[in-house]
Amino acid sequence: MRSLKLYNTLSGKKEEFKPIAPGHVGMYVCGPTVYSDAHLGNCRTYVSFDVIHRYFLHLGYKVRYVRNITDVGHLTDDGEDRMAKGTKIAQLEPMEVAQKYTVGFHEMMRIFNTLPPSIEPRATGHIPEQIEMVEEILRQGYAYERNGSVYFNVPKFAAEHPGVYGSVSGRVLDDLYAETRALKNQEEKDHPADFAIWMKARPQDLMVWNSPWSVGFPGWHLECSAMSTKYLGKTFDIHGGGNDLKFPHHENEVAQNHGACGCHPANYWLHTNMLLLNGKKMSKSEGNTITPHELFSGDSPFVSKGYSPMVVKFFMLMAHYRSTLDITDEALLAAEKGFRKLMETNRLLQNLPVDPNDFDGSESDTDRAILALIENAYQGMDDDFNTAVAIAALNEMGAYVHKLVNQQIDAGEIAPWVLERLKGVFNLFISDLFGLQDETASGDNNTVEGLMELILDIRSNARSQKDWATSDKIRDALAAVGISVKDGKEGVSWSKNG
RNA sequence: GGUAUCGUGGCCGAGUGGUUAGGCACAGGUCUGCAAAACCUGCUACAGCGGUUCGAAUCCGCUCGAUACCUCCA
Repeated sequence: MRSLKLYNTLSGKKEEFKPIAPGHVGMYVCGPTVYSDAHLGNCRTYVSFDVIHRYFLHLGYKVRYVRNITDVGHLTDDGEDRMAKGTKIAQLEPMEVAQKYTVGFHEMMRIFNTLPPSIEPRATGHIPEQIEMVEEILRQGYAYERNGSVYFNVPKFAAEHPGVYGSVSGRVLDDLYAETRALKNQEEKDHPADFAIWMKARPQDLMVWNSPWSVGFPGWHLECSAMSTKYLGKTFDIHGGGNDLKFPHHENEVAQNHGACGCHPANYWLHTNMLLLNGKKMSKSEGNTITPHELFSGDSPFVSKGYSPMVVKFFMLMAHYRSTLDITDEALLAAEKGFRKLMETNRLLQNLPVDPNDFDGSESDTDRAILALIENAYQGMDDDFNTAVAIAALNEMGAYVHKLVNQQIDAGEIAPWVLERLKGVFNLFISDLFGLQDETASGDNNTVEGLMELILDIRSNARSQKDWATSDKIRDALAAVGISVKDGKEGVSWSKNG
């Protein structure tokens, strides 16, 4: 098994990955809150962890990938028309909202061609586990009850576990203590840094459960602690999520796990960076936002045209997951061209015949160069899942593919096994690791292939008679429907432009 | 205000104490009936100022700038 390095937020360094159980990976990623449409930032995070998931699978690990659905605690009754409608059926059920956006989220994950997680637990399906955890934290003495709500006692916990609180976010406790911002619902808490692990419901709260303390709902951070423990154990390998969850979510999660079982929940914490739009974080209130669908359709002032999901995904993979990534029209345009070219290269490569008789039997510079590039691609992935480096290596391999196709390199110069390996590696990275799909491939291949063969045959006859008028007419007409014809040395080829 | 991360060429974006990232764009060339595609060559870098070092874009300090977080946002 290859040695893999990943950047651990806890240490602030790249560390070699050592699984708790040999051959197994337990990974928990904070999933979306399903009270509105998935936005692009979510997509980037889950695309990043999908590649991580896929790379572990490729390395031969058995992976249990848990990604939750947060479907509790966000919907309140605004007291207006919903109440006025009176009947139960006319009111919007919280679960109805959660269901709608859960379906939408799954659809988006499908569009981006990500593999489903092994387990996708819902917060509402794990209320008993969360209540048990609150009880355990109370029993350990790290929480207190106030008027039906239960709060985690941060100062006490921090004093008894030096170096734990703040280990994820890098936050200094003194700064938290000095926090002066006016916050709502502070009066019940002993300390501003304390946070709720059980909230007593207010009249307008719609999703509520019975508990030993009150009718209420669990604190936001608790679900992840409870569900990761349930499905991955008290300590597991990897915990992931967006950068913006470091504090307070992950910090408090760690505190809860410690508070309940005295141990750190995960050995490695991975955080993906933010997606920016024209240099700024996307924000609905400031109008600086674009939805995935707007991006796909081009129906947005921020883009000149639509970009397909695979182009968007490729664009994401061109950057490292820990870097901020700025969406601009120009950058997307560049990604689109690069993506199309890589897909075309792969198509040419997979159609290249491997003929052992061509081989001159000696290892050539070409062989060595290709093998080195393959190693570069792997090393990129081994180095904290650096997809940008891997894509760069693929692009360089692509130059050799074209040279072979153009016969600028003699077929005898490349060993059959190297060519086979190149084919395999291209497919592996593009399909299996990155989950990129060639969108120009028609689902109705037989018909289209047959028609194209006929048309190009007629054109080729015309060309052999130097009937350029007919030849160009065919080429122009095909171009008009988005098919480009390329006259190469090895005959004619064609491709569809997205 | 506090904390963290970052500042790479026309654009996007890797990386790193001494060796080509890559993509897009641009210019020239090869190929082609003409194109397109492809291939070759070229092109503009490491925010600023100091310091460490034989050597720094890479380490350290300061300045400036950007982004994010600071109680339910991936």
